[in-house]
Amino acid sequence: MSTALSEQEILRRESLQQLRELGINPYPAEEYKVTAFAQDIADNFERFPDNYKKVTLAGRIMTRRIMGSASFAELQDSTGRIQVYLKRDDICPGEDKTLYNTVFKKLMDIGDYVGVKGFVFLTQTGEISVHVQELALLSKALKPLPVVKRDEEGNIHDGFTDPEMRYRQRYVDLTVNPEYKQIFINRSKVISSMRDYFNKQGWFEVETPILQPVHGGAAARPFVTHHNTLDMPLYLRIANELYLKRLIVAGFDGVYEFGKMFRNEGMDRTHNPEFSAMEIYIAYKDYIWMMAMVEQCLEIVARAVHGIPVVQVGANEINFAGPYEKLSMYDSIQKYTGIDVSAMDEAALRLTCNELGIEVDSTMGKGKLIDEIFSAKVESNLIQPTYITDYPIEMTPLAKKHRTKEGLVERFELFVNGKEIANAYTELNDPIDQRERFEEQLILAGRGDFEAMAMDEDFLRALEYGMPPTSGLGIGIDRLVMLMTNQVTIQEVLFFPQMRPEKKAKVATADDFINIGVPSEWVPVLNKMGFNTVEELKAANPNKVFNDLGGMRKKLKLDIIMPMKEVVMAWFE
RNA sequence: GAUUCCGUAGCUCAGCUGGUAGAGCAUAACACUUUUAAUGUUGGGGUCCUGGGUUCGAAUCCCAGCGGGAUCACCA
Repeated sequence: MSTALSEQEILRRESLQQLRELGINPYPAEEYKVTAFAQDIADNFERFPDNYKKVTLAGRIMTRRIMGSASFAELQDSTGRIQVYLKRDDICPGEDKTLYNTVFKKLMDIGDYVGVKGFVFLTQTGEISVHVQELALLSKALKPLPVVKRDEEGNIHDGFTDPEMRYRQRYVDLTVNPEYKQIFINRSKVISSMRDYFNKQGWFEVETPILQPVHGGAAARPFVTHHNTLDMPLYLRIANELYLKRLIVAGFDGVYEFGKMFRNEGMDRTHNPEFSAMEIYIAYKDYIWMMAMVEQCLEIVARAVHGIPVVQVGANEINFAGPYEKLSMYDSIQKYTGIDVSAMDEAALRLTCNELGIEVDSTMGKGKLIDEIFSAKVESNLIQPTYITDYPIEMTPLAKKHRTKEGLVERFELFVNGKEIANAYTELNDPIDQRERFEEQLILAGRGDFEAMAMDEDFLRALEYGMPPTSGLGIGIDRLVMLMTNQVTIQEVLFFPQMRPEKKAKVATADDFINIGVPSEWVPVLNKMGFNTVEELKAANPNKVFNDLGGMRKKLKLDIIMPMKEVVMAWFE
């Protein structure tokens, strides 16, 4: 990609200069008092035309159709697009037609922010439009926007679709593809409806550390950083579970946190290195109570986004109204493979995995092996919301042992559309049991499982002071939003998904070239020749550069003085 | 990390078995007072991702790298 300015960018900078010469500030400071919005006019003008006899709108020019002394343009504001009609003699009532002929027709471009005052009317073809009486430039755009065209059937032509460009330049994406804004509006509704629901129950929103000395609460590889003053490593949290439980110890009955978690693992269409989770802990409850709470909560969320609890996700219609199907982990494996793994030891599980064609390695313990079978054979079948309950103790070091079933813990995960979206326990509050579980994790870590949990002495100390019986829940917000907005990639529900850094070509400023003696009018020519830095220029053959300068001068028909050969040679000293 | 596809104008994309780089939109000029993917005429605009190789000759074939997509693995 060329680093020098494109022809269109140069033209827009020239327009900027001409605007200033005409006494028009392309970036005015004053407030612009907007009184109307595109969507509102579209919805209400025909019923209440009298309300729109004097309107002020602001937004970007998205298309222009100029026909001599009259023009149509489309103005896009935060709510949508509306056509505006400009007539030369209306916006320029006097002799001076500069505002229309020069400013609007020549110096304004697609992408510029403008303000218009006028009245709403219906054109001969029946389109609601604003007849402009006053036009103001609010902000000049120096880069041309991609022009996405939509025809009468709503077909998109010349779409701005390259995912890389859309994610890297989300500001362009949402400008020219405003329909994607709805995903983020719905994301906000998911979060705000959950928060409202929790607050109404009297639960307390809290914030806990993101920089943690011990990364606990989940099985994942962390990002490590370093604190200079304390001269110690710190980890970006992979979970906030252990801190929220400390707050239950502290005496809060219900605490919840929406926040970013960070996991130093793979990136794909369902994983971003930082992702949002909601965790909530309620004292004196158990995981059975939590299932009912989740059903209520998710129905509220689905209704907040869609008005009904039924959500179309791909080919499936998913109903978030409870109660949801409940299936124990072992029963679910039995149901979808016909194999009863409940009594198997590690060796038998390993054999079963081999028979099912599931790859395993020596670091995997019993819990992990069962999880492998579940992931491979069960998960994708769970389309309607389904609770999988009662996990083997080995894979869940923070959950309480099952009240009746030996070797299991009180845990459920909620699966929807074949994906896990929530995880909940009756929390382990027996400090001695908790210490033993951490010790088992250390053994797994010793076997090479770098996702095994670390010992957290302070958390154990808190439990030793006493934590009431508690149930806790975590929900992956990004995945929930994907479900609620029918998106298959996490990137579509994140404004700024993680990307590899863009390779920036170094470009020297014009001053750098002028400092070594290049006349300013020749700097763009050097850039055009591919010399973006002084170093690049100095590495070239001086004689060839001198000759090429002459060639470029001729080719570009430049009316500038050719520098003397000695001057050019001096650049290279 | 593996496999695979892709990278050409500001944007969307053509470009055959290797032979001087194309279209639409955008942009510039002119015309046009109700258009709407406005229209008509005439222009300008390119490091064909980067670096090597093969060849008389590479956007095209080969190798390597960079970036992206998809699938898989790890994971939420």
